[in-house]
Amino acid sequence: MNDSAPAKSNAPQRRGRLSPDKRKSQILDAAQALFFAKGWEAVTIADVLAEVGISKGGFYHHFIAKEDLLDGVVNRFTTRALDAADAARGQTDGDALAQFNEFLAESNRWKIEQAKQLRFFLDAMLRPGNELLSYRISNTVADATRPVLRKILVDGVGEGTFDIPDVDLVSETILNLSHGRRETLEAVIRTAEAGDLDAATALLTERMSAEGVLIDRLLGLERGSVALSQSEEYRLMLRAMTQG
Amino acid sequence: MNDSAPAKSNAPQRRGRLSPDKRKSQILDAAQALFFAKGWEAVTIADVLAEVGISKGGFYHHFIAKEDLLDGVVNRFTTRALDAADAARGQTDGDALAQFNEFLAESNRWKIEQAKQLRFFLDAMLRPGNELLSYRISNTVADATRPVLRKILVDGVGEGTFDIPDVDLVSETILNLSHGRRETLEAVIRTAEAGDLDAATALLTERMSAEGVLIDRLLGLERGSVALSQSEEYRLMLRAMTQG
DNA sequence: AGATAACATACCGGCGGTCGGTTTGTAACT
DNA sequence: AGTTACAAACCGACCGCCGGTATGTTATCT
Repeated sequence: MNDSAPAKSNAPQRRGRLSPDKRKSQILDAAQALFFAKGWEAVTIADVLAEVGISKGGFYHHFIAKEDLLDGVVNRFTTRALDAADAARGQTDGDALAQFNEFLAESNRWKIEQAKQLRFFLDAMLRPGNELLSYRISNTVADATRPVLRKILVDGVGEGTFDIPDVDLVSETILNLSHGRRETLEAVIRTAEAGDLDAATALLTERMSAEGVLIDRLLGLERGSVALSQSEEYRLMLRAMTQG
Repeated sequence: MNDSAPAKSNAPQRRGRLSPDKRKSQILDAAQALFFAKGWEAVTIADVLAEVGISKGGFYHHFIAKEDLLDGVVNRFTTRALDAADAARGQTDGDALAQFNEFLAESNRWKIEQAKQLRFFLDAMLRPGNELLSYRISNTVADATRPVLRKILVDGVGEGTFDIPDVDLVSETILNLSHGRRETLEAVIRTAEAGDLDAATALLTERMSAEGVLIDRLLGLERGSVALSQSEEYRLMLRAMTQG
């Protein structure tokens, strides 16, 4: 009956069925790659569908909107940073300064491990039209890091190690340093990719040393207390970033 | 010939013709109001057209894309801040600290004048879905202010008034303080609107005092050198904001 | 008068999102 | 084991609308 309708005809193309977790992360993988390559606004759902080899219905079964993709990508990436921060939180031996320096070292270690991925991220964040992605990532990372940093500062004030006028304002300020760091990193990466690893290392070390001195003041410490001018670490990080 | 086509028929509705400047600012007025009310992404070109009472062709005669509206609104608003900053730059009498304090005072004076408009801006910037607008405004204002601030700091170092490890990093850090200030302002405005002007003033003064102390350290000054805890000024500003 | 700026209107391609239906895994029941 | 029942995974056609364009029309200026 009612075969006047354009024949239901061919069966839908089967492309395999996966568990929700697998599919979701598969979709996020594709979305992440596309966002980094083309920018958030320029990527369409159709692009993602084509990349994954899935249909629109399938996609919207797992995500309720395009925005979900952004959240998904951002959260998945920053969750690892959160874990690293939590790991650092565990080590409570030493005074607050030691803890703080350990915190910074852990942060750097994480960056070295993630160097290649981080490089893509930086590229993506500096790409015009990707301001929203950049904004979200910064905020998410800062939100994840803030409590850890804050606790260290509070401990330090309690010990008498630090002399801080306003703990919240100072943590915020330290976190905000990452904003400007991006510009430096851009130049550093370009230099490193041009082959001049020494110059790149010097540039990055200079920036981080300046941050260190600034933080020294914020925490009421003597100049040089905060260990943020680890040339060798940066060299390793840059080598890892530019290789591959 | 070729009158098989559906008769050109009725003449276009004339709705008045304006000079480009008038129309542009008229369109920007409408766009600004809509952006603040609904958020950048939620506002369509059609919304703006309806508000102004103009056609699509008219709109695209003055703006090449929707993005242009964002830039237009942001630039028009921040230009005034730039002008105020330039005015402050003109007064070169007194040492760098005096100049710096004058710079801050000028900034506050501008805020008082623009208080009502600023209030809408803050509302808009805190509105979810308006991250892009917020991001752009912050950047534009910072870009406009940076050179002025930087010059004062350089002068201060030259005079020996300031002791600054890295002028660029310190200016950046001072500029970055505005990010966190938004959250405070949100709370302050709510308190003020609840009728408790005293509490609101106290809250704002506390934040600004903390910023002042922090800047003292950044500039290598004695605590209290930077005049950022002007309760009376803040009270005036808040009164202006909540009135009307 | 004619050139040009300031519009208007119809239209387009494509996007995010929806919907009704179909397939497939799974587990309970016989 | 075989059958059945149900929900989850998935498909693809479709929709409304949005940003943007093409082309025609009127006002203004020289």
